[in-house]
Amino acid sequence: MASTSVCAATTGKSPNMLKGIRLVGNKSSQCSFSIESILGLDKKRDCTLALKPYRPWLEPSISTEEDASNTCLHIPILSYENPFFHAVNQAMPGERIVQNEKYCSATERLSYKREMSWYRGRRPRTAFSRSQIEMLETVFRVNSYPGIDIREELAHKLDLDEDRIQIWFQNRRAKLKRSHRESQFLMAKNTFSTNLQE
Amino acid sequence: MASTSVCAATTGKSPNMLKGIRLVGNKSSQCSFSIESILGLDKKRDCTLALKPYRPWLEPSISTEEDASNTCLHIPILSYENPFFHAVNQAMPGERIVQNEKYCSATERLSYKREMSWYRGRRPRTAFSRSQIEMLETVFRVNSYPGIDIREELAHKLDLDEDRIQIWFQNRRAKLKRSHRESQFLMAKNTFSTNLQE
DNA sequence: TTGTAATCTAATAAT
DNA sequence: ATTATTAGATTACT
Repeated sequence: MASTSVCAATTGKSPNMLKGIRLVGNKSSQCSFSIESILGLDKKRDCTLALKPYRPWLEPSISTEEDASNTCLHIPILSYENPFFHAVNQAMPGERIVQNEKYCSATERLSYKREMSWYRGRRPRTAFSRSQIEMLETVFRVNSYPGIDIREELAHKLDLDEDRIQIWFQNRRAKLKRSHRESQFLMAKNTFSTNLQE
Repeated sequence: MASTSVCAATTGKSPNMLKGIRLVGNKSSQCSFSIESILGLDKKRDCTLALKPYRPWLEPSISTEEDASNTCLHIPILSYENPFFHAVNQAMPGERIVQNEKYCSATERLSYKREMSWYRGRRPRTAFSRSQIEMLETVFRVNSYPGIDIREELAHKLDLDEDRIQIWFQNRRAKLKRSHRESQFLMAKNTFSTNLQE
């Protein structure tokens, strides 16, 4: 791979992304969004720099119609051939800032979301194996806050990235807390109905 | 490295950790906390399983004296030789749950914290180079929410882990928001004093 | 649909 | 200063 192109077609990370490309067209050879183009080293594309980066918190909290027409989500203004199609849209945190519900229906937005999700740039979901989960759970029972050394050890033993271990423990703690809250709630409800019967 | 020991002495990840070991004693050869011992495969240490895992949210919010004497932070009950010294204490999120302030002074706790930080298991702080920061900043200017592919690309180009990139962008966004809030505040203050002068 | 991996923010700890 | 971790909410994939 000589080029430093960053797009799905050349990195070929997940089948999802390839599917996405087929969906948009069969232009995988034209895909050319690269770090160089971000850095502006790719001089012939400088014109695209007019697009402003996605900074939700710099926007006014209640957007006017003019603002709405200016937001990144007001598509389709960017084509796939445009390198900034990837840069700007890639990691938009969903519809939280969608003020243009008046312009497109919920189903339209949903199908749009479906089509677009392939380039949103989320890491493909890791599917842990049975044995990996077992080991993680066993360690979790003893220590729900493994430090860097245990995380690295697990990562090595389970052939996973340390970051996946970290995230797994974060989600696992959240799950435990959730279930704890739920059981607390059930206990409270139980006590309540028992008190009523007396 | 034949053993799967997880402690700083054998993994030798950072000079900090080695310092910590020297601080506690010169027992680096005895260090033997391993995934096996967590999993209970190390039968001869099973007795240590009496120690309960650290689950702050399962504890009552206001602890009694009995509870306090039972918490992990009520040291020194664990010696370095005890494998669970590492497991249980490793990633305690600091003093947030310290209810035993009545038992040890602030300075005592501080020096304790100093001594103990080496095994808390935090990843050693990454020192980004000038050029790495430059590239990250340049990309950030265009896209503050890089997706997985750009993050991987950057990781490869800058010889960093992808999750360091992720964390860097999270912290960078927080910084931008902070500075934005500050400038908003200054502007408001300015407007206020100008209005007073009129 | 559900469960859970991945992402984000905000606050905070630690260096 | 700024990197690393956490909780908690949310998104989105299998």
